[in-house]
Amino acid sequence: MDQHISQRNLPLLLIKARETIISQFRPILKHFGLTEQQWRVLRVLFEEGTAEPCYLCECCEILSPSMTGILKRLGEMGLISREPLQGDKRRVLISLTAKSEELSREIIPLVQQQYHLIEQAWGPELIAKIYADIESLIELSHVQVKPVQLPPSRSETKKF
Amino acid sequence: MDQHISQRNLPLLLIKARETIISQFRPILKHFGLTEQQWRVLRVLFEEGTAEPCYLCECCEILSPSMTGILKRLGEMGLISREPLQGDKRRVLISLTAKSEELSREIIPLVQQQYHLIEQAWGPELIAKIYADIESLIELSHVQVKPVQLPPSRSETKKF
DNA sequence: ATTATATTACTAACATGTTAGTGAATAGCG
DNA sequence: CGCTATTCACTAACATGTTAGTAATATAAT
Repeated sequence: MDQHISQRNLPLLLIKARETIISQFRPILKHFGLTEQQWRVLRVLFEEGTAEPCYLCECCEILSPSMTGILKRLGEMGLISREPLQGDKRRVLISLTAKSEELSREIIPLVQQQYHLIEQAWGPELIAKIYADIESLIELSHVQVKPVQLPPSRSETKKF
Repeated sequence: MDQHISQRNLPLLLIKARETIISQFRPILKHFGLTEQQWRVLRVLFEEGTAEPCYLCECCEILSPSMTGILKRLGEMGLISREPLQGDKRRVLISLTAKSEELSREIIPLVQQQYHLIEQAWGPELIAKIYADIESLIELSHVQVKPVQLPPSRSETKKF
């Protein structure tokens, strides 16, 4: 069942781990007609009250061009509102609407319950360990890693 | 720097962890003009020699419709070849070409070296722990989790 | 004040993710 | 043998990821 490939492939392993977890929550989001990314944005807005797009990008690990489309769609769904920020005409403030605030209040407890059900089934220890490890890893990412020496590119090689 | 949002968001945390790791390898793949997903496929083919699309999907955690496009592009780049499987006219066998086999032999050692550099910078212990924990998690995914009880959908509600 | 630089949200172009559904082929069963 | 359910690769439609680049504005340094 589990294809025991590639000696070491941490990024792939992390994708699989994520899929394992997120698949437990997908039915909830689907029930409310939201994508994962849309819910990530709404959740941050619910907690922060208001936020600028670039802040949402950092929090949600979504790149700016993707965020543009996500906010556009959320706007069309009536789930966010935007107001220009006085003092800096480049920037915008995003906030929830009454509709999406109510929606969030409905979804959040369901998500929390699903977390409990996961811990009931798989035990809270492993989940806690993974939390701790991953957070340590993300901390460490501030420490520079030396990049491997790359060979000359083929096009350059051809010149000689 | 690290926006301390959302009490618990394991899927998001796993995305960030993955981004932390993969960003160390992106320069290598970019150097050779490959995307992450293309390289995942090539790597499995290098190790297995030959594989069917559905097997590649499982190994690489890529859905079938995405795989269709990835294989199409890899084919156009001259990096894979396909031959029909006798005995079952639905299925196809994918394999590397001479070009992509040479390419893989060039990339693999660079990836290994980059892993060593990561462990030099961040210490091998945390990486090892994450490996072990994530693998345990993926094992556990065979254990069913009770899905949370969802409320009746709004459209149904409106009928009454 | 003026220039150079940086930042913000955005567009464009392409690759991939996601869900639903299709047609061809096969396997399982009566 | 014939019927049914399943499997496989694929298409379609839309959302998001990814990289490069843009226009407008703001900031810093001259």
